[in-house]
Amino acid sequence: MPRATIDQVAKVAGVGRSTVSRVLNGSQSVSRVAREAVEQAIAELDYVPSRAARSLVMKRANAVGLIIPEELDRFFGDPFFAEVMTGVTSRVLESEYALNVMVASGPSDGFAANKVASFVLNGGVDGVIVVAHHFGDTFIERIVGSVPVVFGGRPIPFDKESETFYVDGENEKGSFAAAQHLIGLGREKIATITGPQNMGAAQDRHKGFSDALAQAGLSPVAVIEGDYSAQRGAAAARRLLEEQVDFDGIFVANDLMAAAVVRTLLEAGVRVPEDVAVVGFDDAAVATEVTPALTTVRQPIRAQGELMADVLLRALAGENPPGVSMLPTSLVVRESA
Amino acid sequence: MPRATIDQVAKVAGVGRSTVSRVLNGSQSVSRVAREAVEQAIAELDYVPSRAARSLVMKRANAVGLIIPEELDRFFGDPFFAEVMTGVTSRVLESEYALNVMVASGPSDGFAANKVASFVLNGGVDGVIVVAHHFGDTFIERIVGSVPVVFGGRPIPFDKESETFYVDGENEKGSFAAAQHLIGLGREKIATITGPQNMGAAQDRHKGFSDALAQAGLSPVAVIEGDYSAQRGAAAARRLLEEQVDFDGIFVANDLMAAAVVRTLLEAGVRVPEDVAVVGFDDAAVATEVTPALTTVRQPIRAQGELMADVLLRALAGENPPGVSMLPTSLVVRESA
DNA sequence: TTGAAAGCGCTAACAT
DNA sequence: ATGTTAGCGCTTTCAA
Repeated sequence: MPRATIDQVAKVAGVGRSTVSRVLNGSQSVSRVAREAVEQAIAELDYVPSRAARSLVMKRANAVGLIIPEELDRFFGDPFFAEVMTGVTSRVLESEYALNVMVASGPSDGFAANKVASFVLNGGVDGVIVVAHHFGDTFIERIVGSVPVVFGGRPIPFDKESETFYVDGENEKGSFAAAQHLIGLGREKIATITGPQNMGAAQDRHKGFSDALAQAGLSPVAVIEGDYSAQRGAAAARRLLEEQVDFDGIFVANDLMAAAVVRTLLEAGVRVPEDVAVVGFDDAAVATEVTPALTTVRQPIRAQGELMADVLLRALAGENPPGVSMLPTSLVVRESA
Repeated sequence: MPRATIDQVAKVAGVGRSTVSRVLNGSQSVSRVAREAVEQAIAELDYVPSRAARSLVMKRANAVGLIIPEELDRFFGDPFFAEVMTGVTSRVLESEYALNVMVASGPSDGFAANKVASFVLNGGVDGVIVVAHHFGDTFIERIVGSVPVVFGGRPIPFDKESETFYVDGENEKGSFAAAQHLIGLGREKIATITGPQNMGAAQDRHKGFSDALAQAGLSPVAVIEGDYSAQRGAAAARRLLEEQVDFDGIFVANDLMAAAVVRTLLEAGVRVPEDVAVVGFDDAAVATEVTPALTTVRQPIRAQGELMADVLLRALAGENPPGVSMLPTSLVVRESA
């Protein structure tokens, strides 16, 4: 806690309170002597201006929020989010803003969600980044309009006019390419494990996949909805096996699940890629850690995090960043397909 | 941003300003009628009290900080930290406090470190958790004494009397047991890859290992300092191989490195555990993902994060939590040793 | 260039 | 039980 106040500094420096304030804020209208006296007094007193007081009068918090509308395990257990956080953090770190992490697990009208919403509404942050938006996360609507919001991945559309942005990978293109690759391999009995269909990006990935199949006159032999977790990935693969679905190719909406699918398949004696070709999405670290290494759709995840932060920071600076930013994806062919 | 002020609420409710404040703060000394009038007015005006104003007068931020004195990649790339964050976040989430994540990468007098220090000093947070403290992180000293500080892992000792705490796993005991296991297996040519020796916990792990060997009349055939990253783990293993060190057992200070060691060994045609028995530390997810599965020292990492948060929250509540909390470790025997 | 004065929106005595 | 008053530490007109 700051001991000294601005008035004490003023007294020690032998100047008025506003002169100290001017020095603090780098005003040009301060004489050299005054400035130096103030700087000396500041050093002498170990003075640090009060954040709260400044926020009160400036009407800004100098902080941005990172909203995580997800269960904790899911979030921190997923390398995708780790990458996003790395990107976001690295950018915010360099800025003058502080970063508030706000977890909104549980129901949209639950304790956590309410805490997040009122934190934003009470001026705790000047803008927010939402990293995983599910349709039905209605608490988000309460904050949209009060501060700029940047989404990671396509969000639900909002009624109220508001400063919202989103940055996303080219999910549709990427999964289209993934499916085409499978088809190009001669696979015709293709299954898929999707991401949570209450998320925009997951829908897009599924659409790209479906379109590619349709274009080839194919339709999926099985569609199972996953939740991006390894656990559900393995479960889905087991189900396919148990139900004796006849498939020779599978597109899995993220690598975490895809790796789990590969392991499950191998354990069941199914050869990858000979019997079943597997394509993932993300090009996460796990893609090369699993054997056979995953063929997958690469996405610049960390860059996506950086871009989200950039967009928000620019919006806060009064610039007009693009409402939508798309980052390219590319197919990486390895061993699994 | 809050539109309405407390005075407007007071006017609409037909009461004085302090009555509104009382309702806000749950005072008992408010009549039913007054309370209801105020609540109605609040709802009507969508009133949310200003965080900044409250902080200013209360002299507290209602926020705690999570300080990460580490490079970003290292931090978010390490599942250990992901677990710690999960634990910390889950507890803070349930509290009335907000969570500020503060990354202090780079030099101790660099931009990031200074930003963190002044954020704490200017009243941005009421207390902090430091998740990876290296000797030489001098910026920490600037904040110790101004707010309660909880360290994850044994910190450097501080001169100034201050409210500092730490919670740690029983590193020494754990690695002692690990080494004993290797010895019990009949291995006598034992090497080790340590953690960064500028961190207390890493020192402790090394000490436990050394003590066990000494007690058995053994001394390590090689000691290589690592940094807990998979990359350095693999590099260390390669070095052992290149230098043709003759070893039949190795204790690696964390699982991320241990898994990399196993992979490197296998690639070089060294059988695990037949030729070399490998023991790791942490019991991270990777311990069971690698083949052969790692024998390792289990540590309740997430619980450690929760405990750190609990200690800080209790300190902030004016309770007197223990200065040192140790969490138990246990040896988990799997396939690698 | 500089200081004096007026708040920012809230809590906390102090009165009543 | 409730209103009045005085600040919390700062930025910002406004004069000088």
